[in-house]
Amino acid sequence: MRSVEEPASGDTSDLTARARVRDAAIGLFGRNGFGTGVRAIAEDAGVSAGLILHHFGSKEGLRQSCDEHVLRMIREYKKKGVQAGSAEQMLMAMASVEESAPLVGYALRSLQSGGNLAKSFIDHFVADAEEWIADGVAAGTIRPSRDEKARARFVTVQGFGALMLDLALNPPEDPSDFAGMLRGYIDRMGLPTAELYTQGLMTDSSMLDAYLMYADPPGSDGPGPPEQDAGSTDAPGDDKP
Amino acid sequence: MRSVEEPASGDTSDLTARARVRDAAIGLFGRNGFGTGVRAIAEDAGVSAGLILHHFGSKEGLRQSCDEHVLRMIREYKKKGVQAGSAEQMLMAMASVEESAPLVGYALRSLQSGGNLAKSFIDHFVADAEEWIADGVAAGTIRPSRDEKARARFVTVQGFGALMLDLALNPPEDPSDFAGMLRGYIDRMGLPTAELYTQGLMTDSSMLDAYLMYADPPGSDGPGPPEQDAGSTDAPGDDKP
DNA sequence: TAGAATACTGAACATGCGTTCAGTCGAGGA
DNA sequence: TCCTCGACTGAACGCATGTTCAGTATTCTA
Repeated sequence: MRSVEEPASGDTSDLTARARVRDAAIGLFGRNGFGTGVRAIAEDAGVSAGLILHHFGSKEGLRQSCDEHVLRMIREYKKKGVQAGSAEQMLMAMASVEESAPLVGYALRSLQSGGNLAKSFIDHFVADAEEWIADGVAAGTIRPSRDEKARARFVTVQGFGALMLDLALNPPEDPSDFAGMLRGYIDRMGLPTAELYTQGLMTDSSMLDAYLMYADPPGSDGPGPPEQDAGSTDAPGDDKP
Repeated sequence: MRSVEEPASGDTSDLTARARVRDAAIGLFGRNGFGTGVRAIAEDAGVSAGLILHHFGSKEGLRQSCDEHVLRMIREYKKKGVQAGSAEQMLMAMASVEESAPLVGYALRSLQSGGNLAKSFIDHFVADAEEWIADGVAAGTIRPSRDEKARARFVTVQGFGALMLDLALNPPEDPSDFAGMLRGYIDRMGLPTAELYTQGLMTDSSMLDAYLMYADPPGSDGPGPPEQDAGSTDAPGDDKP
């Protein structure tokens, strides 16, 4: 139960104070982190601090509204057509538009903190990855995997994780230039990514063989269907003999 | 300046209140994040809050001392022999020893926040990666790259970034069981990692070709030495000669 | 043994936080 | 016209934080 009405579909009628607060919060959270105080957000939105609590109940409620809004906008953005190849490229496209750039910043911060949005965000891109990987496998451009779901999650987490860490290690001078930092990241990592994805790293399969030998009992053999997933179930139980 | 004496080499004589405070801080920072208050640290160390400020000047000073200590211990740990293959495996080894486990937790938190330790930490492992990659290339087990330095940084950032993000997405029930979470991560990601590193993702080199065509002027050809970085110039020049 | 320096405490201070609340303003309905 | 209700403000509350400080205990030095 929030407090009062909910816009429910962020289409029109969005210059209300409530929406201004939400947008200001997304911008400031993205630029300065979630430690940003409600007073700073209120000032940025041109309202009083009390109004924020009046509308959103608490700072946590505001955070939740921001999460929902960002996720909804990103979904809409993707539905609108652009399937710009990799996830980074899609973020890059969003970050290049002044209007949607703050959403990217907020999403990245959210990934770093690992809230609910982070989970949904990643799940969303994992689903995308499963799709384009399956397409690629069907078309013969991507090699099949022993566990497609795990691989889709892996490349997604790997990609966004590298982006996050690179960001944390090389904080940009201008914390609002998300397009610039994405561009810098792609410049730094583009070549190794392309190399690794096309050639791999090793020259023979001894590493993979060793892993398969170690993970599976030596009775069951090679590349079968993806049996179970190794991904979503957090499974603290180890599976060694 | 700090305040008084500095142990300077954490060998012996390390049960002083100062060391107790430092160890308590490392443990609590690692388990609960850097937002942990000085009073909680003081209580955990069995001293008063004032003493922390007396010894370390400020909370930031304490943080810095922790950074230095953790980095020193990790260096010592690695110097002591074990080159346990991948960085994750080495962390896993450290996290399995009760004594050094808190250091791993602190280091991971530090990576997430991106302080000075994070930079040194990554640089350290990047240097390692350059070494074992060069060895592998020389031995013929690893394919050469067009930019070995970039690749070494890439695989390091990619690996730790994925670990961090996976951690943020699947926070463990017991926030002090770093060995358990590392094991969970390896279980989830081991197979896709092995697959990607041995086979790559794509079946042909069109992706890499496209990247090379895009990044380089069409005059210069093929695999040469790691010339310059590709593309932009904003690059807050960090590690180029 | 006398004195000085240091380790250490406990209370207080200043600040910023999220949140509460009494109350004002303005629009809409009876 | 009155009345109600939601938007909205500004001051205050309670709390936790990092930090300061006067004072006490302890240890070292001469």
